[in-house]
Amino acid sequence: MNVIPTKSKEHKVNTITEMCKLFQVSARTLRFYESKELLFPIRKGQHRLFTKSDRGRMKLIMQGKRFGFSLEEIRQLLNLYNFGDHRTRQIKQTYQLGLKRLSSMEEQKKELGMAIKDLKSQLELCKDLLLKRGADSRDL
Amino acid sequence: MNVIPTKSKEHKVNTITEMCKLFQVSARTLRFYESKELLFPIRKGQHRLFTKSDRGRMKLIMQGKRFGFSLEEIRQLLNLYNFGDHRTRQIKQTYQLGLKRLSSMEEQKKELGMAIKDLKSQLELCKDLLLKRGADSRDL
DNA sequence: TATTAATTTGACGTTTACGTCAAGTTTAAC
DNA sequence: GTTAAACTTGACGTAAACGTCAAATTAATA
Repeated sequence: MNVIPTKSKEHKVNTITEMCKLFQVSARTLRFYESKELLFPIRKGQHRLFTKSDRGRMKLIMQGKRFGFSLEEIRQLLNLYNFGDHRTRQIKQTYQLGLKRLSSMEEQKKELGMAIKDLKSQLELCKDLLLKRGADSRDL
Repeated sequence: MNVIPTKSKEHKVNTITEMCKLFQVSARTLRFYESKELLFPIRKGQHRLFTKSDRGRMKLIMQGKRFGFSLEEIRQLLNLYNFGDHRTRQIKQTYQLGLKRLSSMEEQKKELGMAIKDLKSQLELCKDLLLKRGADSRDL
């Protein structure tokens, strides 16, 4: 048995095609993200190897995109998850940015809640009209 | 006094610059949205006049954009708010699309909640580090 | 009525976020 | 050792969502 807990999952690296399958994106996308400094795969010769850090970053990237943030906005926040190796001043800035992002996301969630309510009531109106027009309720 | 309640707000029309101020967008944007059939301003001669319907649509457009939907996705849903003048078959389709959109928005809200939780805890870690490094807690 | 301000229609430019080849290199399999 | 599969770096293309500029028209105001 190993004295040092290896945590194979932690240290596992993925080839680019593995990453593609993992996150349902193209290789072009991953290379593009690297060129934009959102990912930092290590190199084995010429080839890329994606580490746990890259996997974590990709998760956040996908999440950010889902919520409508631009890649540049996402990039700035990613440092929040690797702050160990930065200077204090840098971390402070990232922290401040994180706070802003947090409140923006909380605001967005509130707005989303209201939009959902609106949409629901609108759908009700729509349904009523359809039923009045003789639609079969099983269709709706 | 008017026998027919005029509801001046309802029937008020806006020039393009008024709309720009109202929604903080450029005239180009409004014309672009018209060309994409998201807005249908009436014409007084050559000039555009935006009605209550356009104001309502713009509100939904801005909302949709905030949540990361494309203009085309938004356009399809906008019919949900003017369904009176469409054929039953059309309305049914829009209704179905609305249901899908609703569940997608609810899903997004859930994810947003989780992302907020993650971000919060990450910010805590970051804050701890900053304090350990001797940052003044009043800065954070 | 003259002129100024607001608006119009093109037409081309720009940014973001990738897609799509082409041509060369590396690694794995036989 | 060679061949096929995977991967690489350019370079150019594209769709969405506007921005920008020019030239013409229309409306408002003095």
